[in-house]
Amino acid sequence: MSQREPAAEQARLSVLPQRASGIPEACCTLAIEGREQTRLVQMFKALGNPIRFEILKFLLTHPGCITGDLVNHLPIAQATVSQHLKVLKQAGWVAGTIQGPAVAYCLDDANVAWFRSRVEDVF
Amino acid sequence: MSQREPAAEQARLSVLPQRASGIPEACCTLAIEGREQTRLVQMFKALGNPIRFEILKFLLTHPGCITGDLVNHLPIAQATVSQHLKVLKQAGWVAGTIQGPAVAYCLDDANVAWFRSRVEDVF
DNA sequence: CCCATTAATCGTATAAATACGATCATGAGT
DNA sequence: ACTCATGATCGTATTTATACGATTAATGGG
Repeated sequence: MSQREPAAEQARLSVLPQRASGIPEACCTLAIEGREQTRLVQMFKALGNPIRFEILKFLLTHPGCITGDLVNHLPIAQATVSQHLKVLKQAGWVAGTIQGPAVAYCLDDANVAWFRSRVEDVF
Repeated sequence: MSQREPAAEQARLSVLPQRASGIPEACCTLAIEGREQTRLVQMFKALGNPIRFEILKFLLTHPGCITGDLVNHLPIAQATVSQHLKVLKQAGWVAGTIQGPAVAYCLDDANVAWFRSRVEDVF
């Protein structure tokens, strides 16, 4: 074992007496699996991008803003913003509301609450 | 607006009277920005992968298990598991402890708690 | 009925993530 | 010292994500 930790990460490792062989027993069960787990992972993935996190932040402080407001606020093209909004919608973070020729976006409160409760349960 | 919503997502949209022009006022401030935000996004991204989520789940129920236990539990090669563990370590989700020639992994409780509190603050 | 505004989608280029086999370094036991 | 067990890293192939310009479609106003 040598390339195991390249200096920067070495700090996180400490040496302990060797444990007995065998996988440690399961100490608990987890309240998530299957489709719920897939959905949770999808929500994590959607927010695991700086632009999309910024979109969510903006929607949090400016609920009901339209796509164009986000395009003005962000350093990327309209097509890309639209694509990110699609990812956030599919993950359940946001919902759009047609307002004339525009679309106003808000957080999807029910799903946000679900995410929070899952995080509290699991971790 | 027409390709805007391809049938499956149409359900999430409802029609409301058009709002007054202008960006909605900021309704609140957010308790995250800069490096903290980057770190939070990194944690989201790390868990936004089904294999890594499964690793975290396994560590939650089998704290102190070694890499080989995870390799046995997962349907992917050892090199790939090692790579995923590196991502989880860099994001702060897990920490490794050298035990002889092996490395025992556990959740990084402090960072997990930080993540929880950030989720509670922000959303 | 045209025209401007708005935003979703298409096609495509580039970057990043994911996976694997092979190799290498370390620790432990012989 | 030699060998085995362990797991991190390397090189690389493939897939997926990200970004953009261009196009398309729909609404609302003149």
